[in-house]
Order: sequence, then structure tokens, then C-alpha cells
Amino acid sequence: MKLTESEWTLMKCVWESPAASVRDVWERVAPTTGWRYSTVKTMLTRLVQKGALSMEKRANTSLFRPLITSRAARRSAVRTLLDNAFDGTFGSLLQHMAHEERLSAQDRAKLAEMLNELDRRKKS
Amino acid sequence: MKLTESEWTLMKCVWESPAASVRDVWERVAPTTGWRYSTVKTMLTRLVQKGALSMEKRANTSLFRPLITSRAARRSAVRTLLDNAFDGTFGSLLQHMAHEERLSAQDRAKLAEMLNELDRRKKS
DNA sequence: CGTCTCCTGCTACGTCTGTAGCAGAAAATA
DNA sequence: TATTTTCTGCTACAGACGTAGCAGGAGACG
Repeated sequence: MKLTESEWTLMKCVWESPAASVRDVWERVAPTTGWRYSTVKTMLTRLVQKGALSMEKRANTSLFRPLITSRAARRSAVRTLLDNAFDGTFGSLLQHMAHEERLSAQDRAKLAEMLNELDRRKKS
Repeated sequence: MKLTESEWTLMKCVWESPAASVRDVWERVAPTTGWRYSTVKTMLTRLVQKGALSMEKRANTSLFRPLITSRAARRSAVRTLLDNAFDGTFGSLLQHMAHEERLSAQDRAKLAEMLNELDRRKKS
């Protein structure tokens, strides 16, 4: 299940409060996104079509519930990143992170250690 | 600089052999993607418009060169993943990886150690 | 019961992406 | 030089995505 940036925003809401109405979600995302009610509505509907959410009518209001877990979605996102931007392996992502300046020297050392271990295992 | 899946495929080619012609790239990606020559051409042109590649005419043939490094592109991709699927921090990505079944027990232990360290630093 | 709200279903439309074809210029080749 | 090959520039078009409006039905409230 691949999600777009906007879809992640909505899914996060629904994961936090399962059985959310359009209004629930809208009230939470509008302040930061500026999206209109109908925009949120459309996107939620598309997420239903996509199989990421279920929609159930309660009286005249639809309630949305997640059909996929955030873990599964995350796993898929990491997988995609690995395939697109790296060589498909965790190792190369770790490699990259080890070179990120944003990490402290200690973090880098830890990552380097992990990488060595992966290397050893791969070679044997 | 955000790249789509197809764009990553092409960029990888150009990074490996800077100053590539459409044909060079096409010959390398066609076997796995099945894309036509003109498809590759169009996408390379779009990457130029996007600022990811430069295009220089040599005789009647255009040569493409990367304007962004693969490291920068990767950094950006990781950043995007972090922002979309996690809470924007490396820590939560590491957290996720620590729970991935695909990692060995040793890997998990290492990651857990890293996470503890990050926690400690954050709290102090 | 009439009116005001709110919700849904449907429609719209510009942009980006994937995927490509075609015509004409330039180069290679016979 | 005549012909074949190869490039480029331009155009196309369907599907996904971002963003939203509108009309009409269902509840809420006076």
C-alpha cells in the first residue's frame, strides 16, 4: 500500500482516533494544511477506494476506520525507499545514515559497528 | 529535490556514467523496464526541467549530467520518509527498524542500544 | 412544521506522471 | 550524392493527485 504525502497526513489522523468522521479529521488537519472540508472528504473517499480505510454509515454520517496498520504502511514506505534510493538493502540505508552529518559521532560509531557486523555476516 | 520511482531509475544510470546520452541510458534501462526510447527521452528532458540534470549538445546529440548528487537525493528521500511516515526524527525510524522481523536478533540489539543512547541524550 | 445545518454523492479541473508517436534535421553510410 | 539511421523538438493522452464546489437529503432546533 503506497500512500502519498497528503494521504499520510490523513491516515495518521485516522490511526490516532479510529472511527473518525470527515469532520473529525478535517478539524484536525485544517489548521496545518488549510484544506477545505470537501478536500478532506474527497481524499478520505479515495483512501477507501484504495483499500486503506473502511467506511461505515452511522445515521447520516460516515465513519472511517483504518484497514491497514501504520506499521504495515511504514514497512512498505521503508521498502520503497530502499528500492528506489538505495540498493534495496537495509545495509545501504544504514551506510547512508552513518554519513549523515546530523548524527553525532557516537551515533556514527554505533552505526559503523552495525555495518561491520552486517558485512561480516554477509561475507560468511 | 523529490524524485519519482521512474526518475530514480534514470538518475541512477546517469550517476553511474555521467555525460550519458539518451541512448546510453535507454540501453541500460530498457531490458528491465521495457521503456521505449522516446519514453526515456521524455523523462530525461523532464529531469532537466526539474533541475536534476544538465543537458549539453555535443554535435547533434545531447549529453546529460547530474546536477544533484546521489547523496543529496538520498538525504532528501530519507527526510521525506521521516516526515511522512514517522514523526520526523531518525529515532522513530530506528525504532521501527528495531521491530522489523527481517533484522537479526543481533541487529535488533544494536539498534536498541542506539535508541537508548538517543533517548538519554534527548532527555539530558 | 419550517428553517437552518450538516453530511453525502457527484462533478470539475489543472497539474504531474507514465508512456509514447511523429516530423524534420543531422549524421553516417553506400 | 542518395539513402538509411539516429537525434531532437513537439505533441498527445490517460490516469493519479491536489483541491474544491454544488445540489439535494437527513437531523436539529425553534
